Amino acid sequence: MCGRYVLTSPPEAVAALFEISGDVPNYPPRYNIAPTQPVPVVHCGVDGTGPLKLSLMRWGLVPHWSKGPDSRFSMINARAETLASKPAYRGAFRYRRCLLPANGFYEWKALPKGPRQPYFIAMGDGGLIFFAGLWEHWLGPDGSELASVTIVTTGATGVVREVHDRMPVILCVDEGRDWISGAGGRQGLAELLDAPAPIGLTAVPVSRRVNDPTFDDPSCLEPSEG
DNA sequence: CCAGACGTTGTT
DNA sequence: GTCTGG
DNA sequence: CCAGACGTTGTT
DNA sequence: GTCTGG
Repeated sequence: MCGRYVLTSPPEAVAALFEISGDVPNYPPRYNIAPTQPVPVVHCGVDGTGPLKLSLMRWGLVPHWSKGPDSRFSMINARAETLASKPAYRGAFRYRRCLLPANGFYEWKALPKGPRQPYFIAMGDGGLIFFAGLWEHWLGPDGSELASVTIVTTGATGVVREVHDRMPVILCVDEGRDWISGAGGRQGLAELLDAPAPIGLTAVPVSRRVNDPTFDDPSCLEPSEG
């Protein structure tokens, strides 16, 4: 699964990769992004058309039919295997696919005994990766608005498998464009959800400081004994 | 038909 | 809104 | 994901 | 144990 991640590349770097021209949100380097927080998302319009944008959205998808924006119905992950059949995701899967830029993510490995050991999983060169996501636009009765997002997960492969059995669907820039546009049709989307994780992912055990979401600094990446 | 859920993960 | 369960 | 709360009333 | 907040 994916319940914490890292984004240290600046917004301008993400915008350049997707040739996004308009305003971009200004966020600092993040070492411990947690659910409920605003996160940068690459997306187009609510109806699936229009130019690409980079916007902040709340991590934890609030369905448009939800009575309130509280976290009771706030999904941080969506299973790739069942996206199309789940009522809560059907509309978003059809019209509101998106990408969450990241430089890596954390998974916790269950040990024979004792607390779970966090691992940092990233490209060896620290480069940007993109999680497949879905987003929603929620309108409150009082006119309040909220854009929210969920990360699509799949079965873990490669080095991640040693740590955990689920992981985010990771796309490169070109795959990401196709995911958002739906260029390949239903079949194309299914293939993207099944795409192998990129070559070059590494998994390193890190400090348990990351456990506390109020620690959001490079110390979260300090290697530890596995 | 209406009522009630609508989600994932890990752990026991 | 849409699906499932009764 | 993990951490931390988990409650009400009346009074200041 | 289970829910909420980050």
